Amino acid sequence: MPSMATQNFRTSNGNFQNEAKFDPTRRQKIKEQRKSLPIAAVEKRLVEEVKNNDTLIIVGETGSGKTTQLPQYLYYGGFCREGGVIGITQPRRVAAVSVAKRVAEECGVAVGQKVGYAIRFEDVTSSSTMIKYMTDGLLLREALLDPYLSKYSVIIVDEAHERTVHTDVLLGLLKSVKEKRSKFANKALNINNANSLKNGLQEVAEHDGPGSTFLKPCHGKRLSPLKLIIMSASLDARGFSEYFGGARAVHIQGRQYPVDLLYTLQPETDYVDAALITIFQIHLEERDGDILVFLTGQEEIESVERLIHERLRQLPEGNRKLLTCPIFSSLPSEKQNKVFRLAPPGVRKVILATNIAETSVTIPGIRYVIDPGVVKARTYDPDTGIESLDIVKTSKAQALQRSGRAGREAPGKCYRLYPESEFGKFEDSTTPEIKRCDLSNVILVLKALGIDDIAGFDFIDKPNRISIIRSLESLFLLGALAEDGKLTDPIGQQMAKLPLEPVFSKALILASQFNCLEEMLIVIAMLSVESIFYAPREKLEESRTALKCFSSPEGDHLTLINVYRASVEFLEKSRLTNNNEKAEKNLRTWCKENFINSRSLSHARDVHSQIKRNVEQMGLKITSCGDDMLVFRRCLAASFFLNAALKQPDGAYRILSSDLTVQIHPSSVLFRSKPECIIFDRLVRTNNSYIRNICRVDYLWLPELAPQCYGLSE
DNA sequence: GAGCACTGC
Repeated sequence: MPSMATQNFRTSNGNFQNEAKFDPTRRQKIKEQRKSLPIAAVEKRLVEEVKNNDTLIIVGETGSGKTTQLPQYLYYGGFCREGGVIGITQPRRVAAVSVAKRVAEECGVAVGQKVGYAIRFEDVTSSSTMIKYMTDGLLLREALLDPYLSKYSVIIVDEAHERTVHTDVLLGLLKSVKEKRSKFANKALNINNANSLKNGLQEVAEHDGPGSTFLKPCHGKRLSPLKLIIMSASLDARGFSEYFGGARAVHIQGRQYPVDLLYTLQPETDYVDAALITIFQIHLEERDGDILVFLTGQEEIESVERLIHERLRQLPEGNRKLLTCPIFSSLPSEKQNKVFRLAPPGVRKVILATNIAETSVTIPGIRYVIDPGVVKARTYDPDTGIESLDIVKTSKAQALQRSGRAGREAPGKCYRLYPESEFGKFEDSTTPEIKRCDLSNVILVLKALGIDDIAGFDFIDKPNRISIIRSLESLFLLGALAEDGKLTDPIGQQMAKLPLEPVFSKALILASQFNCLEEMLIVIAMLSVESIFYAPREKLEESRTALKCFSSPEGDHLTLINVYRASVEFLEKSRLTNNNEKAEKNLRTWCKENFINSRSLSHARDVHSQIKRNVEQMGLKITSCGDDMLVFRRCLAASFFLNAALKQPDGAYRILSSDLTVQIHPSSVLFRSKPECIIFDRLVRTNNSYIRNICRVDYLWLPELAPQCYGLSE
């Protein structure tokens, strides 16, 4: 899929003249570093293993160098000789980008040449790219356009142990693609006539019978067998090996400094208090080195921060050199960056983090880790479809990951705030995400790939049956699936093409008929990103006043449109007198003044331009309803009818489709006015069942606009 | 009158 960022890259970096410049000493240093990696000792053997096995499981410990080195070994081992690309998937964008940059440097080329990366909004590859890092979700999207993934000779699925939904779906898909491609290659070998090559593929498809012919023929393309490598950090390679028919598994040693594990003698009743005591014990008794504390959420982090400051005031002057650095995902980036800055000499940093510090960010200088053994996790009840956030025990794998954070630069210590016997009771690893999320999107993608029997699909872990049925039902009600379970044309096909939740995609398609697609593009972009508003506790009143300037009595959707439009207007005005960079900087200041998270807003602008391009390619008409917000609200009702709710006498709301009783979240602009009938975006259970992003609608619209759900039966 | 861990297209 072409993206805006590709163009940016090519225009700014047109002739690849920014080739990495090396001084000889740096080149020498990189060479030595590469040689000293544990994986370097087994380079030849690994290349042989890949040659001899079509599927290989590699268990590589932290610091083994597998992610950066293996693709290079395979490149020099001849796996790109026939023009095939080596693709490496990562669960996270940052990892794909940073690893690609590192490997390009090691190869002495600019990123985008021989070594490149592709993530959503950013494609830094070219026709000469042979080693391509990407997110697993992006490769899934590529499969929709090229079901055989024919440009790849090798695909490496990295961090497979994390078992994200994308990884799991990809594994199932790759297993099937690999089988088809080797069958095709075998057939092709037996056919001397080049003209028959095309037919060879058809035969494979026919031979497999209708149930498994999900791969559409790709005419005229040469297909070679696909080499598949699954890389995992987990101790348990058996699951992957069994799934791939007893595939060979090899182990590569890591390089980590030793980490001392310390357990409490008794279970702690209050882990926050225990963490505080441990922080001060380390601070006063242990040699220098920063402390990383894993906590469950923003509120907990902020309260621990306050408590540390209180206790510090009681210490003698000389012992107060402790600097707190909070980090969690919704914290604005400029505040996040504080954890990466070096503390003044003699000052110890204590980093208070959510599990963002487990994998997503690596903080230098950590020597002590405090792990209370709990995490806030999303759970999903397939019977009700309710998502909730609960504090649960970590898994063994997670505890291991956390303690490893202490031994990256030097020997370290990890304080586990629970007894050793408790560790034995933890689950080995976290439940795969596919077993605890809504499946609508997964089903839509699989259907678009031609896989109709979802329950029969060869998942490494089968999702819950009720969950599948639930999602099939909602896709049917949205008009994406016909009664026979097949994707509808054009609605289902179009929905599958959009990188959005199915309901959002449906809203865009309907909006083009309601003549309010311009407004809907904005709303869907704003609903697709993390919270737009940022209200720090100490400035709660100010932030409320700021929000009032944008708020609409009709609800949160129209409020979001107001914010988006105000920001665009501000940016355009600023561009008249400033260059682009300065204008963007001014916008960030504007965001701060208005208590808007500028990272979320800029993300929303990216989503907006991507989905705008998508709907244009589909030939949908982008028109505006102007000031006629009635049309727009009717369109919302027609799309979000499954999330319609009626006010109850006590001020609570009853969801019509499920009979659940819920509350309007206090952050909604409709929290006070409480209209009779509303639609909402999402329902999350915390202390209460709260609905968020709410819009006022008319009760009578429902049977009119969603008869499939609210029609009167005769 | 309440707080939302983290990813991804």
